[in-house]
Amino acid sequence: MTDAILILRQCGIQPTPQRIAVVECVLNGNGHPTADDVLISARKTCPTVSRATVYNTLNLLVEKGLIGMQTIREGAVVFDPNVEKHHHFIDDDTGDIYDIPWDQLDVKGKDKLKDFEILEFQVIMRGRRKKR
Amino acid sequence: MTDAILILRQCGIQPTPQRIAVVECVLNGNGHPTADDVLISARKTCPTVSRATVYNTLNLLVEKGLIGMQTIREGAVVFDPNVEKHHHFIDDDTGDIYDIPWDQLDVKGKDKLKDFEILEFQVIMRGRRKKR
DNA sequence: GTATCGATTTAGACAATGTCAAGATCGGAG
DNA sequence: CTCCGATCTTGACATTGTCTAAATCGATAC
Repeated sequence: MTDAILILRQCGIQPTPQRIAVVECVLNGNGHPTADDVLISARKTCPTVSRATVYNTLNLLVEKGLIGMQTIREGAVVFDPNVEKHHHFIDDDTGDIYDIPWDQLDVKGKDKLKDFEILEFQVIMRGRRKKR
Repeated sequence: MTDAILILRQCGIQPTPQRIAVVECVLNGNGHPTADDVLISARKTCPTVSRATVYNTLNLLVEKGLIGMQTIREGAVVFDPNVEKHHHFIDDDTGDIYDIPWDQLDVKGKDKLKDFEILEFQVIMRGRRKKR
């Protein structure tokens, strides 16, 4: 269980019940929720929270570097509690998104791209998760 | 100038003025248009074309493998006349999307991902295009 | 206790993206 | 010409995301 209040304070954000609910949903939830996923699950602990507050809070958290934001799914941005560099695998059947540790893959040849200043990059893979 | 009629026939799609306009906009246009970009530019040659037809046609073309579809920009899917495997670079300042040839980059380590069956992958880079 | 002030939240309006259904339209076969 | 199937258009609808005005909350001052 993460201490949402502490985390918010460390980022210079006033903790409120609504913001605490949002932080807990993203950080303790599993996976890569959309804003709407967060809204629904935040309402379980804070039933009156509004859509605008969820969006505002998520954007605030992204701005402060507390969570990531990925545009890898059709229709809606997803938020990512993992702020370390990592790659992504998307299961085409289920839509589930999995993190792939950064050091599992090595991308060679970026230095050949003379015309581009690469500030960040990631590998995005699609396919099926094997059932073990 | 691509022969849109021929291309459509080869895919088993009835050529119509609307579909021809859509195909020409995507294939002859530069870059990675959104559906709305295509709608606007298709209306220059076929002023009555409707939004639904543009969406239907684009989805049809994707289904037939004539164009690609990428979810790399926030807010809207982009379509891609380049159906060869390739990577993408996104200019954070302008939002422009550039194709990076497949053989410029080499991704090592995919075979280590035992739990995933990778059907396709690409490297997505963000940053700034250098002015020469 | 109460008034006040700033920050936060809410509700609803709004724009954009994308899908869908119903009716209109088009083109070819008989 | 008529009919029929395919295609197109229009408008409704759901969803995502942003914005604004009004309500609410909390802390401080009196």
